[in-house]
Amino acid sequence: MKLSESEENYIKCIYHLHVPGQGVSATLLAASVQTKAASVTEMLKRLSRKKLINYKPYHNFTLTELGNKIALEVIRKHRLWEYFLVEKLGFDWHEVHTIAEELEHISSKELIHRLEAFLGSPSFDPHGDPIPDRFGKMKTVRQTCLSEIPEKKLVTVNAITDQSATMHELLKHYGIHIGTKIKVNRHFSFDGSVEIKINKQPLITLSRKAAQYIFCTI
Amino acid sequence: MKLSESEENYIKCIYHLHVPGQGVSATLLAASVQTKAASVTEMLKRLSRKKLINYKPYHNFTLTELGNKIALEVIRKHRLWEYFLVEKLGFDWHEVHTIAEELEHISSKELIHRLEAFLGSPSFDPHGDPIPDRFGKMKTVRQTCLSEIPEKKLVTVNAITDQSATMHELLKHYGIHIGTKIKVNRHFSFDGSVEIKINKQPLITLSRKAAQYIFCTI
DNA sequence: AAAAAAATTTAGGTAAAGCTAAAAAATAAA
DNA sequence: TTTATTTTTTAGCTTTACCTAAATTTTTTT
Repeated sequence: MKLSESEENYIKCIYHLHVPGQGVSATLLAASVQTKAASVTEMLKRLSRKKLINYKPYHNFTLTELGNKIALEVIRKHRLWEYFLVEKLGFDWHEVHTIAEELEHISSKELIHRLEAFLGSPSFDPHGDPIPDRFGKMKTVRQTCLSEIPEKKLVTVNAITDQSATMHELLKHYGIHIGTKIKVNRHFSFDGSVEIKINKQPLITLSRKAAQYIFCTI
Repeated sequence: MKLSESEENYIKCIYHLHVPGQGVSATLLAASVQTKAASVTEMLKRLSRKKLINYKPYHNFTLTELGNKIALEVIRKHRLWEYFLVEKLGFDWHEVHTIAEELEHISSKELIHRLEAFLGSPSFDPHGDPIPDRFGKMKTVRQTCLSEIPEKKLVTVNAITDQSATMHELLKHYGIHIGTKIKVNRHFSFDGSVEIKINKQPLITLSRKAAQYIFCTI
């Protein structure tokens, strides 16, 4: 089935907004695709007609099996392109999202298949999000946010869930990126800050706010 | 100025169809963008309003300076992506055109700038067509088609102007591609066929039809 | 449980990009 | 130079994807 760019975007957003057991509300989706609720309603009817969502007027909705599959295909393309932009073209990871939003709609299956091979079939994108394989399967990594890692543990940064330029600035300053090995020295319960050590560098302290967005594997 | 994919396609086609002194006719353009003459008229009015073409109803039209600049930007993107698809992803050159038709509309300037650098700023795409640089400048190579190369001359294949799968099959069979060095041994005026030699391989004969599409530099 | 608030849908409208059929202008032929 | 043919434009319609404003339904509050 050939979908429009718009349809693909709605599907993708529904996937991201979905809360198990509750589905997705129209208002949330409207904000997410940057449009008005009335426009969402129209699109919902279309997506429903195409059997991509389960929809009953005035109620929350969910993706069908087919809708889910398509969402994963778009997300797969998005993340592979992000990986390409960072690893091959040298973009910073906070710059690539917007460009990947365009590239994710290029339709050729063969292209994405070859791109994946060219990149060495990565399992995670530069933000640490898992890249679905061609069957829609993703690696699930049990990752914990830095403020919840026990003291004295050595961990590896695996994902950073805030993509703002300001967060990027902070991480760059401390030399923290995907793959960085961090030893958690101490937690201060007063303000939730964490004292950490990277390699042989002097100890540094991260605020609770920053630590919350840094996910690691043990 | 942000143009739609459709507008960019029209501009690109006008560029390709343009004949110096005569401009472009609506019927030709309609065939080229795969639409009807009536739809072309509407688009011409829009492009004229945006100062991208010089248009007077019922007459042929031409690109303005600005229109020309935009055409070259689209062509630049198209050819750089084709180069990427062939050189990095390993596509055959006759498969890449359709995919590049989609990729050429990705808008990020930074992306295309980095892509160019990543590819090593190539001057010609896999079909041998010149790639405009970021100022719209293209290398002009005096190239001659194989059936017009004098006997005993050693030349280098520089462009192949037929992109069909059948032509591709033929060239693959003989091991002819961009960059191949060919020595023209003899022309047969009876049927226009050419006897050639590639490296130390045995002599082979190409039909006039094939030779016509193979362009070389001396 | 009725009233108020919030969420969702309907109704009616716009712009882009296409279509067919008919009218008008330009070009070619007699 | 008329007439015929071809080319181009206009008129009127369709679909996608948005919009605002008003009506409806659901949810929350009193």
